[in-house]
Amino acid sequence: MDLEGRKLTILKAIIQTYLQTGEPVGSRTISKYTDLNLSSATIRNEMADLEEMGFILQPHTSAGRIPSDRGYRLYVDQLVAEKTQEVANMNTLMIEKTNRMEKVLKQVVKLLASNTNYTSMITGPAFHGNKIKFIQLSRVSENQMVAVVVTEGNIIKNHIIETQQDLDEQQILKLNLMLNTVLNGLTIDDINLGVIAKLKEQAGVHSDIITDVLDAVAEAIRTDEDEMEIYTSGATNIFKYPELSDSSKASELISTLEEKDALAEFVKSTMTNGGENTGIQVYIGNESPVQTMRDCSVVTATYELGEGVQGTIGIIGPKRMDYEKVMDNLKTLQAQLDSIFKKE
Amino acid sequence: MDLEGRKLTILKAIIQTYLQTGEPVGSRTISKYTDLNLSSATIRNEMADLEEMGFILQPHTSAGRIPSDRGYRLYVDQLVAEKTQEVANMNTLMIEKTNRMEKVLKQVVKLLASNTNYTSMITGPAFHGNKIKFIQLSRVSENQMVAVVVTEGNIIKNHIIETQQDLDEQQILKLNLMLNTVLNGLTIDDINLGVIAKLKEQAGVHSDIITDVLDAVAEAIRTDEDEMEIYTSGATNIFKYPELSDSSKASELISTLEEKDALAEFVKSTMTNGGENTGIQVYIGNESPVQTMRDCSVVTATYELGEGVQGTIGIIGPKRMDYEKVMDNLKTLQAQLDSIFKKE
DNA sequence: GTTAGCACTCAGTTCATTGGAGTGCTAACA
DNA sequence: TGTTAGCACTCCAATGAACTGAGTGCTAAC
Repeated sequence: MDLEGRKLTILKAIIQTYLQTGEPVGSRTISKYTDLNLSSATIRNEMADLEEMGFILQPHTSAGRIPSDRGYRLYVDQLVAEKTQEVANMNTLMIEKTNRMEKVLKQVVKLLASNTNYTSMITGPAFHGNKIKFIQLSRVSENQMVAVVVTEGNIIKNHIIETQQDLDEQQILKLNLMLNTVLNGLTIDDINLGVIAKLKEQAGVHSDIITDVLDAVAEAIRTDEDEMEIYTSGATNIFKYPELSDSSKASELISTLEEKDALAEFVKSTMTNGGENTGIQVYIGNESPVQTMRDCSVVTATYELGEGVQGTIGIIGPKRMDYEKVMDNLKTLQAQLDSIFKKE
Repeated sequence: MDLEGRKLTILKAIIQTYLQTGEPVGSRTISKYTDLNLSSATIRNEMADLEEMGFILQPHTSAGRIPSDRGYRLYVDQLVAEKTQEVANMNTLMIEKTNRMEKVLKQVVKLLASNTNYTSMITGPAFHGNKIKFIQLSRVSENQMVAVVVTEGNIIKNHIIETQQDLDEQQILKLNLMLNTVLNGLTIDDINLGVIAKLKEQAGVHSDIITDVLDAVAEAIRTDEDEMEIYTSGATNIFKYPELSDSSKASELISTLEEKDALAEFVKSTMTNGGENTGIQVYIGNESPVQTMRDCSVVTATYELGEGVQGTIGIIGPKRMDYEKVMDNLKTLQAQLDSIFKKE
């Protein structure tokens, strides 16, 4: 479904104008705006065609045209095609370095929101088949131990275990040694019944504690939607766009952002959607898997932190968002995050 | 500034009616609603008095009266006085037990929001002069160590330390032993220069690592507003109250909830405000330390987790919130949280 | 194929009108 | 002296008519 040159130019002009104003675009505007030197009447004819083809639509008779989801889609695809692999040459964003991952994420998401004037979100890196690098049990008090699990990418999780039996230092040391030898380098998927049996056998008298420990490990390592850390920022930016800010829509959207499980679902589905070439994905209106976002567009990018460890950054805005700017922003950020995390 | 009986009755009637309707209350309504058997004219006279005293006000001439901040304050104080220490006999809320503190908090805050139809918030327990119970350094990779700090109340924090020197297992063991002996039972305030000097002396060759470790400990233990975990829920409930839901106010409020630092400030100030008898505090309109909440009321309660370890639960709603219900809710929850956490 | 012209449509704004809720004040009443 | 009825007045909110202006579709001419 390709368009001949002139129609495409007009469609682009309509979309670009609409992106800026948010108001339906009339034929006269286009007639003046483009350098096609066509009268408004001609434009009207073309517009009628474009409407028939489903790229634009009229909110009501005697109003201008606005892009349809399909129109946006064409526009975005065109955009991507044009700027193939162009190096994002934006001024680099100032990200203060800190060793707390959480802080970096919060900072980034805030920055992105204020930079784009849209709502932004970011997920912490998920342990997509991440390997255990270090594991340690320590006795904290009489019947409590803490299990610390460090995985590739230096993600630390800990978990308290209530113990029935009292272990002495010597036994704990032995247990630790064993756990590390057996579990080191394994992913959660690698821990199967065989491994468990082996561990229990080696643990001997303390085999019941192994169950607890493995539970803790699983708990710590699990990639679960409700476990996924998601930060959002600039939720209130949606009030800047009238088409989203009437109170029922705004309320719905903000709930979605606050609850986070819908976002988690979204992120999960983008992951499985496969990362194409650049890893930047655009969901326009109904293309989004989350119903409450049907009036929005969502642009996501994936950043990497190591093999298989990746997180998602996303922008949520009105369908008439400045896709070009947003994609550039994400590309830059993607690069920066990659470098920041990989350096550490 | 006490009120004679009849004026008080009328004021209460005005407030109660306004709490329900949100509309200015007229004299006729009161005349019918109360069992005082007074005509609307009489009520009008009394209302004029009440207005002069500053308990109620008129949005404009020829409108009914609405309570002023001062009116609410009187009402709330009265409420508190009446129900002295009445055992909250609400049906206990269903809190599913889980060993993850974070999950409990999220669940509680969600529950509270849906139960009250207001916005709710909760902070994780803060380490108010909390004692170190256990500390451990472990080598994770060649030049990285992880410091795990457990404090009273079983709050675990960890921190990665980049090391220059490479320590062997033996040295780490020694270091750990020393750290635990010296630091165990101390609060962050107790760690003064003397303690530090002592540690460094004992550490000998590895004295430079002590600085890093202490930084990590400080980082881990610090009670800091931007470090404070705050969960909110039901932000969109504000759309249920017209007086808060016009888009500029709503936007401001939601930003405040999203950013969380203002909330943190709030919580901090409630902490210092002293915990009175029940630990429940009410901030009406301008009484709130946070400017963006001047159109709201905030009710907070403190729950305890151990000596000095406490968190805050709060409800944010319109000034005409159902104070009685909210306070009851908080009281119940407070009791439940106390028992849940103390049992574990 | 392009353009000028014209009749038509429709959302949004302005403006005056109206209704109703509520007040303040005064005069009468117990 | 406190209470009440009555009345004139005020002001908001809703209603609806009239108007404006942007934009269209269609037709006929270029």
